[in-house]
Amino acid sequence: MTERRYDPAEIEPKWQRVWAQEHTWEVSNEPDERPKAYVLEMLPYPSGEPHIGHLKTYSVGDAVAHFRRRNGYRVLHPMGYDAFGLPAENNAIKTGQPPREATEESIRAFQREFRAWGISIDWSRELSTHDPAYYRWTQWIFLRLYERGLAYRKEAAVQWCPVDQTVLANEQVIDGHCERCGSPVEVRQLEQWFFRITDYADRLLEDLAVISWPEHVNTMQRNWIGRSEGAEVTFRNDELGIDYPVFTTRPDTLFGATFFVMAPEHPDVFRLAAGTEHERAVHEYVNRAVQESAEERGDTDKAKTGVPLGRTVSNPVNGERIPMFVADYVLMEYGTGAIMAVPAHDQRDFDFARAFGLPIRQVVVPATGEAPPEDTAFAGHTGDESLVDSGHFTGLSSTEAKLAITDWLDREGRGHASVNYRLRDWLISRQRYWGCPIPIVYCERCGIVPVPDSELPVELPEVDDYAPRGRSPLAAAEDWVRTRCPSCGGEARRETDTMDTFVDSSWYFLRYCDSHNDAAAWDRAAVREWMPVDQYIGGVEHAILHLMYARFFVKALADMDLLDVQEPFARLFTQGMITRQGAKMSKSKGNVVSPQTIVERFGADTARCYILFIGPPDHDADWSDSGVEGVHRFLARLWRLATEVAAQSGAEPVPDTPAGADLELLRKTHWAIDKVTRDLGGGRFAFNTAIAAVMELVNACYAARRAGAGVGALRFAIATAGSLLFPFAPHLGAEAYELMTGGRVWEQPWPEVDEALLERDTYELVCQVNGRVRDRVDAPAGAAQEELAALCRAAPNVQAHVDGRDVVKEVVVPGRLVNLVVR
RNA sequence: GCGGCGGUGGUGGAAUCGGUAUACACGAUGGCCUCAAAAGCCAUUGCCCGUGAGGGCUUGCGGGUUCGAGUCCCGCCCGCCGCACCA
Repeated sequence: MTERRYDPAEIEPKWQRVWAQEHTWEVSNEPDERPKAYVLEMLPYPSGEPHIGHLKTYSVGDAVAHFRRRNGYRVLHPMGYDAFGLPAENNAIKTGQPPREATEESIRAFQREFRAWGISIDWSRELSTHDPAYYRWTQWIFLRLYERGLAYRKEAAVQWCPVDQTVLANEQVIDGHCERCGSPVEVRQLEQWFFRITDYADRLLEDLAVISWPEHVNTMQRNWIGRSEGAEVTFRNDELGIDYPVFTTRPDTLFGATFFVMAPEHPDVFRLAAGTEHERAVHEYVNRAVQESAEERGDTDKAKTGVPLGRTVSNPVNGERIPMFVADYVLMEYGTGAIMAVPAHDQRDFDFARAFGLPIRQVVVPATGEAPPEDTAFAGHTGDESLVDSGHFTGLSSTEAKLAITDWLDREGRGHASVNYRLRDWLISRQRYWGCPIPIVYCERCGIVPVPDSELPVELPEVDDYAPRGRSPLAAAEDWVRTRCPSCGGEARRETDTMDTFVDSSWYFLRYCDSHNDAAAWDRAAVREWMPVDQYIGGVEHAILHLMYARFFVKALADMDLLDVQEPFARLFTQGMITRQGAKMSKSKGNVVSPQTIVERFGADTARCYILFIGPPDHDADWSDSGVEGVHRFLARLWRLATEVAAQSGAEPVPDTPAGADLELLRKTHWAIDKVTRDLGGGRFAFNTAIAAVMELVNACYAARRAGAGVGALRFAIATAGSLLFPFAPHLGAEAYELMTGGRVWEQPWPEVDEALLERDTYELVCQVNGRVRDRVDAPAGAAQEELAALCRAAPNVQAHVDGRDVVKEVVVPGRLVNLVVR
């Protein structure tokens, strides 16, 4: 007799065929009595084959989706591809393979793998962002934003890679260098398209309170928005009669301003210096500063540099004339591009004042009245300090003075309360081929003209040459570029830049609700039915950009009365990275584990379970080959148990009044139901402990069998193990359940706990003396406190430790312990 | 510098409400099965003392609250992540 072995290559395709043939995971938009649940993992970027991170994301999401379904929810769990983007284009430049071809090849690999992994996807809603049927609506949304003034074109300083001949997104610039080729980036002035996300800064900040996201992601979003409250204060240059507003968060230190600094890019710098003795020096300084790389410029350790402008401005609170400088530590992009410098209360101003021998005047002192040492005066601002040498504001607390001085400025017309943000408008233009074309034409007569909705999509033309030449490769497709003006019918030229791929992924979750609609981006009722996403799952690397942009889109679309939600993702889960030998997996390090190899060798169930068992899914975890084998052994143990018990005589029922090994096993089974249910319920992601509980149950089955448990109890325990394991190992879960019951586990409701079986007649009472465990005794379940205390006092080792001393206190925690306090 | 998260056996980790610290797994050691190997099964496994019963110690460090602290409070140390010349 040849013994059969656990063979996932046989079991897994069998169940995958059933699910595919029966379209098991498809869900209709028609509401029924069940509540809805929209479970979504971030869509993959199809480049090459799926990697281990994908396996983790979709294993987590699938567990959530399955658990929800079996708890009575109607679950939307779709899939798509974020298909446009730079890697496919780079590959095209290198190999000549058109981006569409490479991308679609990769999409096929993802489709194949998702099926091989057994992920429960509603394939009927599949989409890809490079499909004209999809990006037609990306363009449509662009036009809606344009109509509302939320998409606009302006000249701006952008990051330019001189080697790759293209503009780079901020996120592609690492420490002032091009992420791709490593060369230092330059700043160029170019006309670009922007989305006015800054209009939404406050709402994006405030609404973080209404969504349930991990605190660190909220923090990152808050930092990124960077809201600062303060005041705008106007300083006047009397010689030229020009007012210069500055932003400050410390209006209370206004009397301490001893000089004034402008950014090198400030448009008035040359005009101010003109005709002064410093004119030449200013030109030299500004030219040098603007050529500096972002890296050099941004170095906080760098000594402060700058030159005088030879002019002064007067301080609105006291009329004092203070000298003006130009210095590169002031940034044009933030505030007004000019600052009042208060060296006593700002580290940077302090450093500059020291370097240039400028006066340092302390105007705020700690409430104790004692002045701290000069070089720490600016540290530790709490609002409790009080003002000195500040005219009639002297004596006010710092917090009071902020308000009082701002009020005074307002009344005098010299300033007002103001808020500044770090957040910048979203630059969406890319001088690249493989992206969504911007639906705009330029007409000499009419200027910027939007392509009418009826002419969408503006399809991406085929080109031969994808190499960047300092302009979008699309510019070479002359036939495509030349068009007629939709407004006057005259000659016009198309916009040749494409959109940032983050635009594509900022609304895909809406399209899933109604992905084949060719009359509209979505049907409002369908979106109302499913949105918001109840559980969103993905990597932390998208904590800022993608998640901020998607929130912005939803808010903007809601403002246009196209949506009924304010936030796209009600709950967010960010999974940790899988590393190997402590390092991020990468081809160059040669430490890559391919999910394909693991699935081939051990099966998808092992791969998925291992990834969920390795540790809390939000933490990084290091891959271990022996850990995988351990999980595989566990699954094989369950399979072997199920087949062996299935071979035993037929329909023995679960005993009505179980005893002995049967009772022990049923108790363990209900303990496992309870444990797994609590580990997955209430939005918990404790897959590792849930799987551990099923392991304990399987171990208990083996022990019960040795102890003579009956087939009825064993069948129930094994079927339950399969049922509880199903969200993590769907194939084996279904197989074990079918072997035991003949039924389909996914059609069964989630198992229910029999509370009566969680309770025991007796339990182990812990006996402590002075808080230390000295003995354990059996105690009856319902015993009164007095009885428990007596049991504890009677325990032999307790008596040894009490040793005739006085028991001054007895702490009784029924169901757990008794603690005797002796002296 | 600002903000966030974390530190538990040889390893990954567990402890959900202040109540038996180290579940589950990996690794290791011993044994069974076998001609042998693989696979499987059984047992032991935080550290120290002890033949044993048992005792002592242990959740980064130092204090505190409590009958009782991995968990709460105060002060440190270390690590990771985000932001950062943002006025």
